[in-house]
Amino acid sequence: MASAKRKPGPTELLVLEDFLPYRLSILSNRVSRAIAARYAKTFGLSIPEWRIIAVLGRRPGLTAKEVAEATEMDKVAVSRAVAKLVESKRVAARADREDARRQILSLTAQGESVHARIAPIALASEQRLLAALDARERAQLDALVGHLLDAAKTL
Amino acid sequence: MASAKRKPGPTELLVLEDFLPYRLSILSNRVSRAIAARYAKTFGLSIPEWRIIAVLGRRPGLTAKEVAEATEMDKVAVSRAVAKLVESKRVAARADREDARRQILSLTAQGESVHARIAPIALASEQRLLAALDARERAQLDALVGHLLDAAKTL
DNA sequence: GAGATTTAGTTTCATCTGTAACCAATGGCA
DNA sequence: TGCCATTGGTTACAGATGAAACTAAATCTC
Repeated sequence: MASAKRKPGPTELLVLEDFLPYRLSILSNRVSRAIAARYAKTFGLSIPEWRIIAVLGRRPGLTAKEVAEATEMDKVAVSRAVAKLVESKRVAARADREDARRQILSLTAQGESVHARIAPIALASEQRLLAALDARERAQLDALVGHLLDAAKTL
Repeated sequence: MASAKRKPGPTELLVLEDFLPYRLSILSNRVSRAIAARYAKTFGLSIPEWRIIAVLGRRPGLTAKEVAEATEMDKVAVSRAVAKLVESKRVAARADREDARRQILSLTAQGESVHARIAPIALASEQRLLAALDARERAQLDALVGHLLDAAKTL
């Protein structure tokens, strides 16, 4: 459907539905919203909180700053989300011995439990989306998104 | 870099950096922010306003509701952005004769001018991003994103 | 080792966004 | 025709988000 009415020349006309940044935005929104809806209701987690749980689940002991880097969120967002997660007893923050400014973050038992239950849900959603593609297309997608992520870094 | 340490099995481990919804979100954000920065400074436009200008530039005479559909924004967002655009004299809204609830929207001369200057900028940004891909990859990307957009519709 | 600089994280404030309630006009339909 | 349901659009309120200012700890420099 998107193929028949593609752009005429290389850079001529701006057609919103064909404009890659727009399409990526719509795609990302649809996907994020669908997944977020599932764990928001079940666990009361926001996307930032979810990301932090995902990252700490695999890499406990990160500082807030490292979490910010790993999740590509800014430190304000991390600070707020961590505050909520500590509040809800899903993340434990203990001061770093060597640098009192730093917080060493890790999941509590409750946090681990959430992580253990949420990861399969997330992966299943991803699989549902990827079900639209065959193995070769998935590999292509992976590579293309990787390239674009690199390229977009220095836009 | 993303290829060497890919997922081990089909659905085993949740690794944020490899998780498609996450990657799409980061990609979309990087791209949108880069482009938005350019026209936000030059024209003082938000993303919703920009989208509306893009759509009305090609298809004048749409109603607010049709604009909402065309841009995939909700009607509240459209209402607000249109209000600003009317305020800044870039969009003209006249009541529909046949249905007094409807607004017929179109660009003013000023709006046209903004559109004419912004479209090339947007397309150039898109091209800069796509410069990372060759022709075959672009075609693949186009098709893949199309598939995913469809699939994501019913997530 | 005192003062300037940088760094980790928080708070503040202003703006944006999303949901729900709302208002007014239209379209049944009895 | 008069009432109800629907539709186009706006308003109101609450929560999310981002930039910049701020605090406190560490580091650097002389």
